[in-house]
This record gives sequence, C-alpha cells and structure tokens, in this order.
Amino acid sequence: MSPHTTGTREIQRRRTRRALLDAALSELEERSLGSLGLREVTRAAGVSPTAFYRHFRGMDELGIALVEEALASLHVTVRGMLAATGDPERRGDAAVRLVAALVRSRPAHVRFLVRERHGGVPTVRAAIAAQLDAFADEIGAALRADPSGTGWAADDVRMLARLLVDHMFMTASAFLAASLRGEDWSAAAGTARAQLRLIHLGRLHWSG
Amino acid sequence: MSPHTTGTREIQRRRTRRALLDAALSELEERSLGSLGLREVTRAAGVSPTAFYRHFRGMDELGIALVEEALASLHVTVRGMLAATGDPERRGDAAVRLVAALVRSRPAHVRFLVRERHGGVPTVRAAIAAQLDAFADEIGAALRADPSGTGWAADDVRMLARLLVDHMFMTASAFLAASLRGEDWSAAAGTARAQLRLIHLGRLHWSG
DNA sequence: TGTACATCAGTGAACGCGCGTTCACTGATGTAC
DNA sequence: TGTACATCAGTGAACGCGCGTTCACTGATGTAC
Repeated sequence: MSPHTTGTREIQRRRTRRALLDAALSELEERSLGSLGLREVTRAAGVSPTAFYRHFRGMDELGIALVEEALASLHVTVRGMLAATGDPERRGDAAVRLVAALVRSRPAHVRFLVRERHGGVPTVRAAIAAQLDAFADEIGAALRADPSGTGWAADDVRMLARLLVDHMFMTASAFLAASLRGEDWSAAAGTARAQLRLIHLGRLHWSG
Repeated sequence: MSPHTTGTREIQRRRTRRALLDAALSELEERSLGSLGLREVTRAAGVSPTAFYRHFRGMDELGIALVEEALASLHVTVRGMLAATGDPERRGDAAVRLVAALVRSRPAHVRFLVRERHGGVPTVRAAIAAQLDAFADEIGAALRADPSGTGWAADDVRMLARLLVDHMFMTASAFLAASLRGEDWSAAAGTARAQLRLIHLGRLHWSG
C-alpha cells in the first residue's frame, strides 16, 4: 500500500479530519450549519482553530464533505430499496425498514440531510438537491423496468419517483421526531407503510 | 377607537415592528434564522440595535412572531382547500392553485416555513410542528365528513391527512425552487396535480 | 383651549467577548543517499 | 542501517471586527385638569 493511505502521518491526519466531521455532526444535533462556527467545531474536536485549515478551506467545505458522507449512506439505502424483491407491499415494508435502519445507524447524518436540504447554506442545498435528482432518476429507471410500469408516460414516472424520494425524507424525519419525543418507532413505521401502500394503490389504478 | 390601536405613537410603533419583521424576512431569503443577527436585522430595518428590544426579547421571539404570521396565511390556504367543492380531481387542482397563490403572495413567509420546519431553532421548530398537527387534524375531520371517507379507520384518516399536509409543503417548496431557477411554474404544478390525483386514486381503492 | 407632567419608542456610546484568519513556529514523520 | 534534510499536521499568540446587551438620554406623544 502507498504511504498516502497507511503512513503514520496520514493516519493521524485522517483521525483529525474525522474528529472535525464528528464534532460538527454532534454540534448540528440541535443547530444548523449556517450558525455553526469554526472555533466551536475545533473546540469540540479537541484541536486548535488553525488546524481546521489543514483540512477545509472553511465551514462551507466541511458542509460539502458532510453532504457527501450522508448521501453515500443514503445511496446505499436507495439501492437496497430498488433491489428488494417480492410483491409491492413487501417491497414497501422493506423500504420503510431500510429507512429505519439508516436512521438508526446514522442519525446525525440523516438529521443533517433533512435540515440542510432546505437550510440556509446555498452550496450545501444545491449539492443535496442535485443528488436527490439523481436518486429520483435512478428510482424512475427502476420503475420503468418494472412490468407494472408499462404504459406510463415519462413525466408520470418522474412525478412518482419524486413522490417516493420525498416520502423517504418524510419517513426519515418522522423517525427522528419520534426519537426526540422518546417514542417507539412503530407508529411512524406504520404510517409510512400505509402511505406507501396508498401510493401503490394509486399507481395500480393510474391511467396516464 | 382606543388610542392603543390608532394613536400616533402606536402607529409608529407598529411601523417599526413591521420594518423589523420585513427586514428579517428579507435577510432570510438565503439564510436561516439561527444564523441571523439582531444587528443585521436592525441595520436592514433602519433603526438602532437597541430599538429591537422595544419589540422583542430576542431573535427567538421575532422568530415566533414570523411563525405566527406565516401560519396564519397558511391556515387561510388550508381552509380554502377544505372549502373547495366539486369532484376530487377539481379539488386537487384547486388545492395546487391555492398553494401557488400563497407562494406568489407571500414567498418569504413560505420559504421561512419550509426552511425552519426542520431548521436549527428548537422553539420555532416546535411552534411549526404543533400547528401542522392542528392542520392535519382539521384535514382529517374534513376527510371523515366526506362521504368517501366512510369506513376508514381513525389511524388511516390521520396518515392520509399527514400525507396531504406534507405534500402541500413539497408543492410549496417545488414552486420556490422553480422561482429560484427562473422557471415557469407549470411543470411543478403539473407534477403536484398528478401526485394528488395518484393519492386520490389510492384513496378510492383503499381497504382498511 | 392651554398648561404641566408622565409615558415611552427610539438613540448613541460603551462594554466585554468570541469570532475568523494570519503568522512564524515546532517537532514528529517521511525521504534520499 | 545511519545520517542529513525536507515535509507538513498541528500550535499559540496576535489582530481587527462585529456581536448582544446595558445604560442614561431625548423628545415627541399622551393624559389630567
């Protein structure tokens, strides 16, 4: 392996970078990226303020790095949904389960996406929007490939794909809200499953 | 009329308060409430920083005032939707038109709601969430009153009402995004209408 | 109507504080021979 | 393997700046008689 991935110096460098990202995610639990200060992040990460500049040009760049991490996780979830098999009801339930698993394993990343998707940092907003468009395209392609998708207009496939992407965010947000209230997730999961079932029924009876 | 509503002093007081709220809304076009400073607002409003305290205890209180204004507008829209008559397709189209009218008449308020709904100021988030719950209840009551709502379980009515509330936000957000890109709104409106039609089809074929 | 006093929205100076950014530096790690 | 030099992640002091908040104030508006 090259020294760029395994050298002692490189390992330490990665560790500090991770500490900065984790510190930011932790601070963002109750706040938004736009109100987060460089010194807050370095303080929480246990490094000097100047160390920040060895890793990021400024807070915006750290924000973009968080977007990339969070969307990579989300992409795995989306691919898992598309790979699910069985009748549509089963696939809907699997989708809700995958979202729940994502929120459970990376709550801070998911909260970051939900918050910054419409948040106050234009570059971050744009990066999220672009990737969600790509996810919608991916879902649209899967819908088109599905036998039940024959006869659908391109526009209609796109509108359904967007609805499903947005519903995924609604569901993720509902799980986060349930956590915050100390509730168990079964009610939120039930609601999400029922909504997907209703959307699927609409899909079955759709006439372009 | 009492001097509390028409006195010269009271009129001036209201004018300043309005200037502060409008200045904040204007600054919030591209930013979030959590990152907005008191001095920025007073500067944009053309008053001294200390004048702020004659109207609000702090930025949080100004945020709550904005929430109240914005939700009052939204409530008018929701009531308009529920009052719409005709076949369900017409009612869906009317709902989309009402959302478009709201976004056109109060873009800054709507953007504020979309952004701060999941934003970084807990008190504001809570105020919005509480009111959206109330809207969902209102919509749920209307769905129950509708003849096509007979035989629906209470949970199912609630899940449909929530889906409709969330869809309203999706639609508003889509209009704002179209504006930002300088696009015409017909594509976003068409997508929203189609999604409502699909949801309605699901509703027709629902089996508890 | 006129006068004397009270109210209070908005002012301007002042404060201490944390911010982002710069700079020259240190010392461990990496590299060449 | 050993030595001499280069690299570079992280440091700590320093800076100028805008922040939120306080205070005593001003002067127009409101009120009592």
